[in-house]
Formats: sequence, C-alpha cells, structure tokens
Amino acid sequence: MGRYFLTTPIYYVNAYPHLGHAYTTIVVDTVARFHRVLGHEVFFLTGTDEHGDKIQKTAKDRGITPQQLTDEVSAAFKKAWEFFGISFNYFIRTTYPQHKKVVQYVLQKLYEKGEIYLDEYEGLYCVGCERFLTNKELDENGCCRDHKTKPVYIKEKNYFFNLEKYRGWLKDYLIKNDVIYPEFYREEVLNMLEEELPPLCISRPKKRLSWGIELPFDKDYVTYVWFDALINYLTAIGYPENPEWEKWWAGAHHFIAKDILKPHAVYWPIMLKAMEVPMYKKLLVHGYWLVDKLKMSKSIGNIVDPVELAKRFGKDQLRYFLLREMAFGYDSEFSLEAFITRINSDLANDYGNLIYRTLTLVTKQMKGKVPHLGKLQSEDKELLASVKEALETYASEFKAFQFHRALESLWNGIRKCNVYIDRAAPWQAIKNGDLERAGTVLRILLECIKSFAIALSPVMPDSSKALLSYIGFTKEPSWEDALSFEALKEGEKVERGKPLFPRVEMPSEEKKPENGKKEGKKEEKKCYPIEEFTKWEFRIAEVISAEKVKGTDRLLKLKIRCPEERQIVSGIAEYYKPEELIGKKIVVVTNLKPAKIRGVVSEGMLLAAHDENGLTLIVPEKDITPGAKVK
RNA sequence: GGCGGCGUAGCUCAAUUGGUUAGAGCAUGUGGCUCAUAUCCACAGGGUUGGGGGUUCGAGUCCCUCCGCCGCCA
Repeated sequence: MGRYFLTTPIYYVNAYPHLGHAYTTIVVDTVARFHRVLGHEVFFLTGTDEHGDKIQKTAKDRGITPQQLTDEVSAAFKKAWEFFGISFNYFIRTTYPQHKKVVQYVLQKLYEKGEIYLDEYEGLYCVGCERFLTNKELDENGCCRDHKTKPVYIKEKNYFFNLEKYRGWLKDYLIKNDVIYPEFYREEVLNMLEEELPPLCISRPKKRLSWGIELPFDKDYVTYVWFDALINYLTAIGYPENPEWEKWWAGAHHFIAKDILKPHAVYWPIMLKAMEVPMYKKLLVHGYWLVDKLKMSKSIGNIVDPVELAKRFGKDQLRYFLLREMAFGYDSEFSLEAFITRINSDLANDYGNLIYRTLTLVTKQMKGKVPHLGKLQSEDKELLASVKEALETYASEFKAFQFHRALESLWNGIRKCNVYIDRAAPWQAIKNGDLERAGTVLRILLECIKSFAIALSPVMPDSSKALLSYIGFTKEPSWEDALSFEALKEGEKVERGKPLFPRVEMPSEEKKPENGKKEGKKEEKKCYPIEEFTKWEFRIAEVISAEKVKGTDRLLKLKIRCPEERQIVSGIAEYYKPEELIGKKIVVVTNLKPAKIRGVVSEGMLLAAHDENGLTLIVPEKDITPGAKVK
C-alpha cells in the first residue's frame, strides 16, 4: 500500500491566484484523487507564504497591517481552491504559531551544529530590488538594470547557511536517485552543482524587515524566505514532535513550477541533510502557461483568472483542459480557442455524445434499467480489450505524470466506443426486434462509460460523480471497478440527465485577429464587398498633444486635429513616447462610435502596423492638411 | 559568455536501446449513418523531420557545425 505526501508550493500572498497557481494545485489534486481511487493513503498539503518585505511594503501602501493583508489574500487562495473542489487535507500558513515554532526549532538546531554563522557582508544594495547586486548585474552607469537607480554601499552583518559543505553529497545523491522529474530538470540541477555554491544569506536585520520569523539566537534578525517557506512541508506533517511525520515524509512529492527549481532542488535537500532529515522522494517540475507566447505577468496585463474561466466554461472543463493540453514539464500556450476546441471536440463530441446517445437508448428502449449482459460476440470482446488497454495505459501514464498522454490514451478508448456503437447499431437491432442483442451492446457501453467515469474522476470529479449516479453506480469508485466490465447491477435505474458537457460557442468579441499564415488562409475564404470598406471614414490627423493615461502601461491619450479637434485613446505607449508624437500626422478612423477606455473618452482609432519587432504608425508620405480623407 | 532544453503536417503533440511506407488529434475536403449535444463513422489531401555535413547496410533518433526560440547560471 502506497502512502503519498503531496504538496503544492505555498503561494506568496503578494498576488491573487492566477492560472499558474491553479494549474499546480489542480495537478496535485488530480494526483491525490487518483491515488485515493487506487486505494493509497494520501496527505495533500497546500497553503500560503506570508512573510517578507513585499508584504510589509504592500500592507504599508494600503494602510493596513501585514497580518490583515495576509489574512485577506490567504483567504482568497483558500476560497479559490474550495471553489475548484481541491481536496487538500491541510492548508498551511507561514504565519501560524506552530510553523514559527518549527522554523525556530530548525534554525536553533542548525545554529548549534554550526551550519549557520554570522558574517559581515558588504556590497551594493538596490533599494528597489531589496537585495545586494553583484557588479555584473549593474549597467554601464553602475545602476540597477531594473530600477535604473544607483545602488547604495552597505556593510551589514547577516547570518549565512553553508551550502557548499553538502554540494558533493547532493550531486552524488541526484545521480544515484531518480528524484527530479522530468529528467532534463535533473540535468539542469546537476549543472548548477558543477560550481561552488556561495553561502545562502538567511537573515534580514529587523531594522530593514520586521515582518518575519525572529531568529531564536538573535533577536535583532528575522529569517528570510527559504528557511521560512520550505520548512512548511515539515510543519504540516507534525515535524519534529509528532512521530507520524516520518511515515508521510517517506512519500513526499513536491510539485512546483520551474521558477523555484533551485530552492527546491538545491537549498532544500541541503537544508534537510544539515537537519539530518532524509531526502524527500520526488520533485515534479512543470512549465509555464504562456499567453501569446509570453509568460503571464502583471506588467504585460495578460494574467488569466482561472475562477472566471471556470465560472464561464465549467470547473471540470478547465481541469480537463489544463491536464490534457500541457505536456508536464514543458511550457504550454493558453488560449481561449484551444480551450473551447477541447471542450467541444473532446468533451462534447467524443465523450459527452457517447454518453448521451447511450443513455438515450437505455432510457427509451431499455425502460431506463441496466440491461442484461448476454453472450459476447467477437466485436464485443475486441472493444472490451481495447478499452481495457486504454485504461491500463491511462494508469501507467498517469503514474509517470504524463497526464496529457494518459488522457489521450483514454480518448482512444472513448473513440473505440463510438466506432463500436456505429458498427453494432443497437437501434437497428431494436428495429429488428432483437432486444437481447441491443441490451448486451448497451450494457457493454454502460460498463465502458462507468470505467471512463471512474478513471476520469480524479480529473473531473463533479461530472464523474453525476455520471456514475446516472447509471446507477453509487458506491465509492475503485480502480477494480474501472477494470471490471461487470461492475454495474442489472436492473439498476438509469437516467439520462442533461448533457454533462454542452458545446460552447467562441464569443465573437474575443476572437483574436488572425495573424501570420493563418490570415492568408482566412482571407481567401472571407471576402467582403467594397461597400463594407467604404463605410469607414479615414482621415489625416495632426497630433496636438499626448499624455499617458494614468494607471495604465499601454494607453496614451491624444488630442488631434482632423480638422476639428478630437480626443482619442490608443494602446501604443510601449512603442511611442508622448513627446515624440506631437506634430505627427497620422491616419485615424473618424466615424467610430465613441468609446470609454479606462474612463477616458476616445473618439476614433489611429492606424498602426505591428509585428513581433514592434509597432509603427501609418503616416502620409508627403505633407498634407489635417482632415484630408484617406481612400 | 557557460550550460541545458526545444525545433517533426496549417496548429498541438507521438515515434522502445538507430530498423519496414515518420504517426495521432484538431483544422480542411469527400462520402456514409440517423441512436445522439449539427453530433458519430469511413476515406482522402497535407512532411526535404530548422539548414548543411559525417558515422552506419540503415538516422527524426548518434556525432560535428550553423540558424532560430526559450530557460538557468554568471
């Protein structure tokens, strides 16, 4: 019997949950549910990381205490996970007294062992980054590249943790044990271990940062980041007091995104070694969800809100999509089109339709009862063999964290069922009066559907539960039931219910403008009469003034003359400075309905062209008076 | 600059240790079915496997080199 301790990272409460957080959490939830179906014991941990200078600063800016801030954001995470039906066993917060106690216990222990020591550090400190910079991180003017400010010289005493001491051990351990998955991340970590590891600074003087856990051996300092955050994994299972912790620790699987690979693959193992705690079992590293090829970030403004998506398209639909679309370990592109395609083609057409057509026949032709399983014909046996194979591949891919391949395999089984129902044509048998044969075919299909529902219950818990109840399967599902094709009870009531996975339409206003090669293809198909074009009025306009729209990164407010004066708002601030626009003659669409953009009225739209390298305004090649019509 | 990853059909991805004719899904086209959520089934078109060179009886796979994208480190 397996015992699994599954963790997500604890999420930093400086931001609200986004798609990346949701992905990690849903993956772990799915794995947790999968192991529970297999009959394993599971402890699933998630939570929030709540200390540090960013929190202190944000709280100060908002005029609330750090505790109020972290209470608020931590609750938002918990609420989001509850919304998604995340089956965590414990939600930890680093501000819990118990956690502070454990962190201090560990620090004290390592301090006494001599693993932690005080040292004087001098160097250039960037106030914006809130950290020391090396010379190579400075630009040619000696300024911070991110903040364009001169760092200040600081001489400061801090506590350090010696990483180098255990580097050889870790390297050896990682070579001999399959800890990190996918394997190319192990290569990356081994590469990090090629060179000497500098000591890890683990403290901040309280005069700079008070929002943290105090060092037990020095009241003037708090601990910083990793000793606080990573230790949560041990706090949650009762380390060090409750001896139960060891039984869970032996099955510890940490799931993370690739951005925190180093702390989890280098710092944490060395911390454990120094603490004389055994190494965790596995580290599972996934990639990023990209939007338009870019990482999601606040400054680009392309953050995807998972709760909103799930509310619009369904929780189970989103869970399915996230697991089906991303090859675990690699980056994946998120797009609404891809999501909707998955919903319609995989869920509505293949799976949903299989369910619905089967249940319709059973409810209408079999009096709504699970029919008798008669003598099997060769086509029946063939189907059951391939469905069984699909289920077994599903399970083995799942255990290897290849969720997308697991689901792909299961869908092979689902498609086989659609082929089977076509070939066996139970509706035909009914017309011919052979109810026995039709019953057997439908019973086989019901059994397959039950197997799919059980197999998918970790991924889509709500729909699976509903589906199983439709077909009269009400007990707690187990994997044995999934692999059995006689798990349903003959005569049990079957109801059709509503379609579980309705088709969805791509909202037209969110259709992306096609670009690149796609555009050429579409243009051949979609042509418009010239009247469509002549509806639009384009005129030359002179820019009189330009300024940034407050609180936005991309928007500029322009006053233009064309020849009357108008105000337009345009998203070109990343490419043009306000001052370089003044006096420019540009092309503007002048008969658009006025619109409010971020509260500012816009009476037109300027024309610009852009590609991956940037954006350029369309300007007249010779001088011309403002107001001139463009045809 | 060092290291790593990726590059395969229009798109997303497959192809044990090198081994028949490089495969799926989506999209496209044609035909069929009518139980079903305009769904399903069948067939078809679509590839110089980023370029070049090498090893081999045989290379998407191994080696060298160049190009492009991404990441980590400095």
